[in-house]
Amino acid sequence: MIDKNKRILISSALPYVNGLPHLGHLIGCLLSSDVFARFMRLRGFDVMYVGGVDFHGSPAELGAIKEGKNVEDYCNDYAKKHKEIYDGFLLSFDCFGSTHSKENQELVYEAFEGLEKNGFIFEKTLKQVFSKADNMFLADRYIEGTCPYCGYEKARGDQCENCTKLLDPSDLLNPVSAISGSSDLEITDTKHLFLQLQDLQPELEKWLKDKENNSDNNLTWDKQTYGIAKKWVSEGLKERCITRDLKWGFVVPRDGYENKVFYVWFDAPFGYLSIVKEKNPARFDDFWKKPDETLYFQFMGKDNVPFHAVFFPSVLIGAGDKYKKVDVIKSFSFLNYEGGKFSKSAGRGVFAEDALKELPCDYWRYWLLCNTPESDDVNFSFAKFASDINKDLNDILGNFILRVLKFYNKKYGDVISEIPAESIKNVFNEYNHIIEKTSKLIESYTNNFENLKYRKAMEDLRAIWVIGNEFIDYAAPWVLDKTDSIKTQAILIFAMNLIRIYAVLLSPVCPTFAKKILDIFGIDFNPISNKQTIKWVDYENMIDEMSVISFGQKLNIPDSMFNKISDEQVELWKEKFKA
RNA sequence: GGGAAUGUAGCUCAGUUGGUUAGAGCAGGCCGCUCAUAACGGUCUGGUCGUAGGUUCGAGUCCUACCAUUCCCA
Repeated sequence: MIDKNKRILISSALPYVNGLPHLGHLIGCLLSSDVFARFMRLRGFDVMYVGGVDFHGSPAELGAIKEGKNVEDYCNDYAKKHKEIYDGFLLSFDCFGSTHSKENQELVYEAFEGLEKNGFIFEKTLKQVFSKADNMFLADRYIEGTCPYCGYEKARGDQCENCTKLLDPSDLLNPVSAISGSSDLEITDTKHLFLQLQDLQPELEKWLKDKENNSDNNLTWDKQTYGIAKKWVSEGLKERCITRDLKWGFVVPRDGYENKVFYVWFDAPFGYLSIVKEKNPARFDDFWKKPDETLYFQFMGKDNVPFHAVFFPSVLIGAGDKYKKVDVIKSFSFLNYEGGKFSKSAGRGVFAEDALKELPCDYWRYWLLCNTPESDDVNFSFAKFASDINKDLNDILGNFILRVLKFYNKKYGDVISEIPAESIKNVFNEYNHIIEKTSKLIESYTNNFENLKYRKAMEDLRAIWVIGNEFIDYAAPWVLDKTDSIKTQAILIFAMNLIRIYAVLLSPVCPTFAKKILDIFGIDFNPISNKQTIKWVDYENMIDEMSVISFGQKLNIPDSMFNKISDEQVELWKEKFKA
């Protein structure tokens, strides 16, 4: 169990500014982190959930040129789109920003100075291709030409896509700029700064050691994440370039580097710190400067692990080790789309903005959480999506809620009538096993959630819902009603208390669905606010938890809970999103 | 080419430190129920655990090689 006194810092990997997310990105860092943040808030933790957008790097600069825009405007426009999508998916960031801020620049400069002072920075001259027509140095992959091995004419300067051979730009025959098509290229010497990662390796290894098998099991990294980190270390860290010949970014504060900026991998992770510093400066020190009082969880796709597990911690250590380093990295595999990959350019796949046009976000949130790619890549298919939504949400949960409430309403009206307290107590005794079973599963659900085992947690949740149907089938109020109306009511009140608990348990995953259920009982819950009006279920005190809904309670019974997805709809979607 | 991860029922996945007849959900068969969006509950069927070797009294679980998929690096 996580120490109740710790503050909880959570960050979701910062997506690249001109890459709008698809369903895989959503589950791979955004949703998974949001759900965890919501869960921890409900349990009473002091949570700081950070998100944002990564502005720097050459794709943004080139994208802006292509659209004839100023780079900063271009980034801000995209950032706005990101934010709209995240709001649409109800991501509950406490702080949201970008890597392009004065706060971030300060932190990056401070780290750079620290690294330099501690002797981890050195200069090296490289040969790089300069394009006069574009007036910029070109990254290897922005140079195209004929592959000297296979003759493919569109080979890139780093690799030939046709024969997969690795290339150096100077290998290419007839090289041209991929940006302007200009062949007026020249190879020039250019100086760059490098980080001596190898010198930081001993300290990094010391830090990494307890991540494989922490005495506190909650803090042990999963196999894949630790494996990736270990692989880098066991191969031996190498020097890594931290500067680039670009205009867009933080200018390197050093004589002779006026035309160079820091490499995006170097400045982007400082965004996690700077976004808090910018948006909520009063809490910056609490979360970032008191490592023993805070637990820090990072969420990301598996491709992002080396930066978070190896490079960034090394940078922090080398710069003087002044800030909180990550405790748990939760990394995710990828979501595939109907057997292939998501592809924006080919229009294949459901992108976040499209998803929201088709269904409210909680349907997507639910499915993605149930099918989180935790150990291996996972395939999204509309057929599976529809089947999971229909079975779990409609048939198991939604149906349970409606059969209880509609039956009560039909027989006894829409306000819970008072019955002898004795009858309630009797039902508690008779169905104590239902309470105990539910309590055990909630404990398991809570632990799995805390350990970030999402698939297992969702299995628990589903199993908890099944108990409700099991109970009502066995108790059969529609039969009992003919002989014992008082007991029937007691049973239905018991079931309504289960429903309330189900809503609380569902709320981190599907906030609007939880609200819809809690609205039945007039319980105040705001899916958007980070201020909690409800609490997590105390599974050790089930009698109280099962006594919340009681006499005099007005019931606002909806006609339906969730919508089913028809086979026809599945076919339409497959067509529309090129499955 | 090197490394990391994954490969378990038709589908989606669990399988803790190696130990009795390999688990769950979905799909399919059957029984029960009729309060509920024909929704629920129970039950059954279904796997030579990627392939080939090896260690062991005993391996899905450890070792070796190979194959396939994914990611990272070169």
